[in-house]
Amino acid sequence: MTLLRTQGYAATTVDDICAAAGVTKGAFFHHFRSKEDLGVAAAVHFSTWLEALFARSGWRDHADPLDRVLAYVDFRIAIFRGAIPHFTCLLGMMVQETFATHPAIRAACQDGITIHAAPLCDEIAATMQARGITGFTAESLALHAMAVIQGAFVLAKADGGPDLAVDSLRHLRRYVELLLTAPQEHQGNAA
Amino acid sequence: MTLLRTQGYAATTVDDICAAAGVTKGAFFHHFRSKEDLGVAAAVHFSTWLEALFARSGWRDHADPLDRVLAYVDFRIAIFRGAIPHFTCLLGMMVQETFATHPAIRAACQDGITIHAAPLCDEIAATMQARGITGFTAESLALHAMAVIQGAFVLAKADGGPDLAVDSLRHLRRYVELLLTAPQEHQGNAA
DNA sequence: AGGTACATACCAACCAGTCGGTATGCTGGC
DNA sequence: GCCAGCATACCGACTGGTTGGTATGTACCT
Repeated sequence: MTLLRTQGYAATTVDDICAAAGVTKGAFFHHFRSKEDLGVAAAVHFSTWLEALFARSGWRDHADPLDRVLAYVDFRIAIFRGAIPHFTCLLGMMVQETFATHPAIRAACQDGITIHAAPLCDEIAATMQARGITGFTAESLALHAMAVIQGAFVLAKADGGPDLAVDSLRHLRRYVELLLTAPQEHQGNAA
Repeated sequence: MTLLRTQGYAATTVDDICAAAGVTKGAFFHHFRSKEDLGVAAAVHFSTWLEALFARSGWRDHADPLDRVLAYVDFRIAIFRGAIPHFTCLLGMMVQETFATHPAIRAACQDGITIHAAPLCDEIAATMQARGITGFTAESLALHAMAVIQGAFVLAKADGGPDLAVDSLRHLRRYVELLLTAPQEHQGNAA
């Protein structure tokens, strides 16, 4: 996972993976039909690892659904620490490389992102219903959060550090707060 | 450029590029010292191409600086048409693959993004000054816009189409409008 | 004459994937 | 308790094709 997040899918060779994992090529191809098969498995594995990480964080342990949404963003911000390959997203990285050439990997990455966004979407929907907020869908806001997060990773990689990315997530936090606490007049057309 | 945006840097071979360009390998290595050199040149070329595209769009042809900022976002939204490799960003894609392994390409991508954000940053600053808005920096908002745009490209690639990406940009538009037309009480701590 | 702009032929390293072989463990018959 | 029969897990040398890059030659312009 670290190897793929550092070099990307295409630049990571099967030999690299075997050396890092301390296994032989025979063992690799015994467990994976092809390199693409490993890509799919890596996406699935990353997805489940991510869910476990967020479950442990306890971002949903708040009475008010709005607090849960904000806690999600806060936890996201808190994660931006250490080396870049350690906090960036394998799904967003791999899907950029493979969307046109490896449909199976693309689909696995899409699934991972969708699954990850689902609970956030639920909390946003709960907040909207509790406060009678309309004008946009909970799903579009949850996916917008995913976009900001993925974009923040790109900025961090371009800049060589997490500072710009964190600033961007703070803007996301402010937007969510504005939207979900705003009086009704703020709503535009649906997004 | 299309080749790199479709397959990525690592998966695109020099032979691929030569075939697409209709030149021989000798000609290629006459003009570029290495493949990495081409990567840098591609980033620079994309950057200048992008500036020309936005200059032509006339997004700055508005009296009010806020209208200019919104026109920028609107033009961004309008661009999401056609095949994915045609509207996505080479800089964001390449920097993800090369940030750890090809410092020269990473730097070229960073430059391109910074240069592109500069005029938007100026217009945001002008809006903030004209309306006395404080509480965040123009630079952080401009870079947040870059993050949303890059993230939108990731979503488009994962989803196989531009719809989610456009929704996300509409959220960005709403945020910019909220921030830059809001009464002063909305400001939090600096981002 | 000499430099620029190519073309052609070529190379060593590397790539994903294969293949014959081995070590180990499980299952059922006796 | 023991062994045959078989499946799973794994090894590592090998292969055919590909890779970025080079060496050498040549057409053309000044």
